[in-house]
Amino acid sequence: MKKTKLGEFEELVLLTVAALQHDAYGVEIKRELETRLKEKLSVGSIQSALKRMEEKGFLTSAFGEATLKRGGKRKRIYHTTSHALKVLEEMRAIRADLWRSIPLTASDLKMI
Amino acid sequence: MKKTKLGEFEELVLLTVAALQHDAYGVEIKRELETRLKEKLSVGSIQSALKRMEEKGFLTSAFGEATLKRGGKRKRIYHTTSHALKVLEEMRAIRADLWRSIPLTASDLKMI
DNA sequence: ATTTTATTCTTAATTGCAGTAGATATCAAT
DNA sequence: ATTGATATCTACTGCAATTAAGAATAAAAT
Repeated sequence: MKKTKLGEFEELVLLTVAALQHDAYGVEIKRELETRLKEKLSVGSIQSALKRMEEKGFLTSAFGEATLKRGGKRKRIYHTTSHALKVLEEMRAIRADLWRSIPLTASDLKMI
Repeated sequence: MKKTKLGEFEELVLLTVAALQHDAYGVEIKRELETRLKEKLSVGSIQSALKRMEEKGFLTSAFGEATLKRGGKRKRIYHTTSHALKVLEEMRAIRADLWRSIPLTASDLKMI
């Protein structure tokens, strides 16, 4: 693999940040990903993935504006770097190529 | 992310096994994946991923027939289980949905 | 028959991602 | 002041990912 490597979970978090755009902060990313994966996630796992990816240059972050909402610490809003989008696209292409080269049988298709 | 328990690298190896069909043994998987990823891999990383995935029920294995080639140990041929194909398809669907929900701008597209 | 070369798998040890548990911070409502 | 809701941060543990060296098998060369 690569030096600038992305883990499986990190990739999902990164894609979610890209999808959420300006609303990409820890707790909201957690909600969105829980909906999509249909399973419970811990906030900590998201936060540590975000932190790792910021250190590796996949994300930048800045504190969000104060909201009219009830309370809580200031939101840390994340944003994908162009490098992140490149890497995501590379991985998508590699997987797409692999899928295209898999000769699926009729019985395989039934199982899926 | 507890349910699937399939790592980033494991998924790539698993897809390669599915693509190679009856030729899916360690060294050949290494060659194929090196070509696709355009980077060098160690044999050990492939072998340990294969072993882990067999223990987890994603793969089965059996020794291959003798060949006309020069020498070497007996090949251990791997085969994906139906469970593996299901999990792979689930992951593909989740990523595809995420990609669909990413609003790419013109400048994003240029960078990719 | 012994050595060399080619091919493949195995094991041991290290690094770093994934996930848990709990602490910390902020503000509204009671 | 206490409770409840919203949010981040940190320290820790398990296991996936990777490296590096070694062991096993067998054809080909000598």
